[in-house]
Amino acid sequence: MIALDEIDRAILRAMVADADLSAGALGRRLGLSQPAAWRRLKRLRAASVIRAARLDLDAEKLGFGVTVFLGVKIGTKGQAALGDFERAVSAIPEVQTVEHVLGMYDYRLRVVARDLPDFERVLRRRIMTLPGVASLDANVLLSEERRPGPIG
Amino acid sequence: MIALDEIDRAILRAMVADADLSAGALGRRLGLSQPAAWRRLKRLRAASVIRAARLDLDAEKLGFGVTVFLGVKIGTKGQAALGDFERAVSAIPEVQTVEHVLGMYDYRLRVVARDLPDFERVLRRRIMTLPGVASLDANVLLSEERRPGPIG
DNA sequence: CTTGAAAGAAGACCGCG
DNA sequence: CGCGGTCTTCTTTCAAG
Repeated sequence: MIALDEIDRAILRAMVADADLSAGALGRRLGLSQPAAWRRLKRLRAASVIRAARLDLDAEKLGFGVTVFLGVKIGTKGQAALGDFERAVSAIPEVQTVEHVLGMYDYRLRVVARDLPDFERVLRRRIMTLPGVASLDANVLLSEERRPGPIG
Repeated sequence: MIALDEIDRAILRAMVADADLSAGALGRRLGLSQPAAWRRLKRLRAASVIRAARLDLDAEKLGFGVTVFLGVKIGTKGQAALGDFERAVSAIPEVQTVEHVLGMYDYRLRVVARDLPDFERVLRRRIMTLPGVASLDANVLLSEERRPGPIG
């Protein structure tokens, strides 16, 4: 755990809104010099409060027009079964996120495909052959809004 | 729609692996000059194939140790009901993503909270007061893996 | 592709509480 | 010592030749 003061939180708020902000511009906005702002950023990165900068690609423009969320229940819940499932699911390129979850499902997957026929192929040849899958629920993404989320 | 050649896809693959890659380093890796690589990046951004750079923060280090996925079913499904729900849900800071979805649920929400008591507060005072909610399913996040996803 | 000017990154060093 | 400020150097960006 690291101690974050109000300036750190202001930096995070500004950077979440615009990740390409330079250290100089950031400092100008907060009344800090460029090196001071840069040092704070470096410190936040070192403490991995800032994990990384990720590129947000438009899947549709890449030819992947279909996104489906799958809720997966695993049949035999041994430690080995979970490991087997995770290893196998990590080898499927169409799977964007694997969430290990507690509640109605055991795993939630975000899967992309070019279109519905392509999704059927992924489902039948990839997902349904995964080890230990007892049941599947599907939801097709219509639209999505991502919000900054709380900082402090 | 824009036409992407093999070089564009190589650029995207390299950039999703490391979003902080400079145009110069990118060009060196692919056998392009720095301005050539930079122009390609600019073109991909202008076509919004690359939407933006997003900062990946560690919610736990910010004091938000609990992430819950909610599956929401809306009772009265008129056009107005969906708009009302979306507007109201957008005002809750703890909601990180709102996915409008087709299938077993109508919406899927990603919600963060400091701990379980804090989550109960959000659930009772924010989520359960949303207009039109007929039923809720919850799944608590244990761990998560994000993968690059397919490019071409 | 090459050049070149402006901006940003990132280090060394000093001063303050 | 921790933190911010200035100065300095190297790299990167980005437009123009």
